[in-house]
Parts: sequence; structure tokens; C-alpha cells
Amino acid sequence: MVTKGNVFDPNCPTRVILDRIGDKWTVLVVLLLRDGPLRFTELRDGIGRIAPKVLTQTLRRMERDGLVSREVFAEIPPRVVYTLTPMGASLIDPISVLTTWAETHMPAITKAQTQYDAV
Amino acid sequence: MVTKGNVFDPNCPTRVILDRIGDKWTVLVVLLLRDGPLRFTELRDGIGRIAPKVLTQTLRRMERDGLVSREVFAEIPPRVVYTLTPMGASLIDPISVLTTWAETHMPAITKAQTQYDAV
DNA sequence: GTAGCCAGTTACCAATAGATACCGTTGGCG
DNA sequence: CGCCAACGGTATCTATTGGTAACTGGCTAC
Repeated sequence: MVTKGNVFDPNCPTRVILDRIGDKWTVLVVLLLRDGPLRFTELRDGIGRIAPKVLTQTLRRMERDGLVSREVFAEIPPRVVYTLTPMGASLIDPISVLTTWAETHMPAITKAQTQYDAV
Repeated sequence: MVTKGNVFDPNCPTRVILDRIGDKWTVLVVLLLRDGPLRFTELRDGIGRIAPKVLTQTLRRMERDGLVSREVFAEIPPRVVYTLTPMGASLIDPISVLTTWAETHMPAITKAQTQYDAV
């Protein structure tokens, strides 16, 4: 009763998820928030090189999907804190599996690329 | 001692992998090839709605990364067969983890989206 | 003869990602 | 008083990418 295998149906909702995970920024945000809530600028600086517009888009999408929660404090200067929801936190494991795979196979991939390009 | 955590370095090779996984077509190709080699049109028809150009791009990239191998038979009509390499096959597990997560949490995500949009 | 299969390629276009500059509010500083 | 910085973004513009539609060449089946 699992999977039902209709990943291949373009309307399959699984596609939506894969698109989210696939978004490189989403993964980084999840990993950054793993150790606790962060503010907008902390996320921006933690990610390194991301346009604020893109970070905003990413966070809004994640908020809409119920992966992060957004708390606004009406202070001056303003303060906005992003936190992983339980569902967002449940993504950490799948993502870890992926990053582990990536780190394990990175050398092989680089080698394959070099060989391919040499031809 | 795992991960070294430099996923946040834009030059980190892990990013490259995540970009590949993130590519929605790559995941589908891996899942389709799980049960054995397929030809170009079989992949195209299996995926459903994909432009041949895009499928070609995807397959070339995967070949370059060493995830699939491409075998050309000099026949008429031409025959090209794509097969998962061992490294490509090793991606099945991480991908399964993801799709399982996706299927498990899909209802919650849909609900979160509906709530968000209602506001 | 013409229509179609196979594995793509080419030309083109729309949507998106991203870089850069800017916004209002307030507090601190000279 | 004038000036700048901090914060969490928006506004605007451009580059890249994803995607569609049409075409190729050699053959075969109708």
C-alpha cells in the first residue's frame, strides 16, 4: 500500500516535494535551522551567497509548506525569527541520507566527470 | 567527524549533488531504470510529459556524472540503451527515503498550504 | 508515395534565478 | 540638527534556464 508508484504521473504530489527538496536553498535552510531558530540575516550570512529576494522566496515557500514558522517581533529594529516546525525537523534525516551519499560518492562523480570531459 | 559541515561553502561539491537530486527528471530516470535498462523512447513515454531535448540533457548530465551508461547499437533503426551504473543504483536508497517521506507528509503539506492560502 | 519510427538536434520563447539598489523606522553619534 | 547604521525585507533589471515546436536522416510498412 505504499508508494503506489505514481511518481510518474505529472500530477503526483510527490513531484511537489521533490521540487522542494531539490531546491538547493531549502536544504541549506533546514540544515542551518537544525540547531535552533535563526533570524533573517543570520540565515543569509550562514548560507553565504544568496540574494535576499531569493531567501525571502525560499522562506515563504517553506512557511507555506509548513516546514518553518515565522515569528515577527514588533520591535525597533524589527526582529523576525525562523524556526523549524516538527515536520521541517523530520526532513533532517532524509536530507542527511542524501548529504552522506553525496559526500561518499563525490570523488567518484568528480572522476567520472573528468573522464567524460577528456573524451 | 561526518559531514565536515561545509555544505555552506558555495564551492562545496555537495551542492553539485543536491542540484542533481533536485533535478526532478534525474530522480524519475533513476526510478525508471531501477528495474532494468531502457531505451530513449521508453524513458520518454515512462516519464510522461518531457521534451526530448530535456531528456537528452538530463541523460547526458547523468552519464557525465557516472550515474548511467549509454550504449549505442549501430542498427537501423538506431537503438540506444540506458543503464544504471552501480553508482546510479546506489542512489535508489536515498531517493526512496525521500519519496517515502514525501508520501508520508504529503497530506500535512497540502493542509498547511491550504491553511496558509486561506489567511 | 507518403506516413511514421528512432534518437535526437535546432531555433526560439517564457519563466525563473539572481545581482544590485533601495525602503522606512529608529537609535546613536558628532 | 544632520548623518549613518541595523533590520527585514521590496523593486527593478538582467542572465540563465526550462520548455515548446518543428526539423533531421535513414529506413520500413501501408
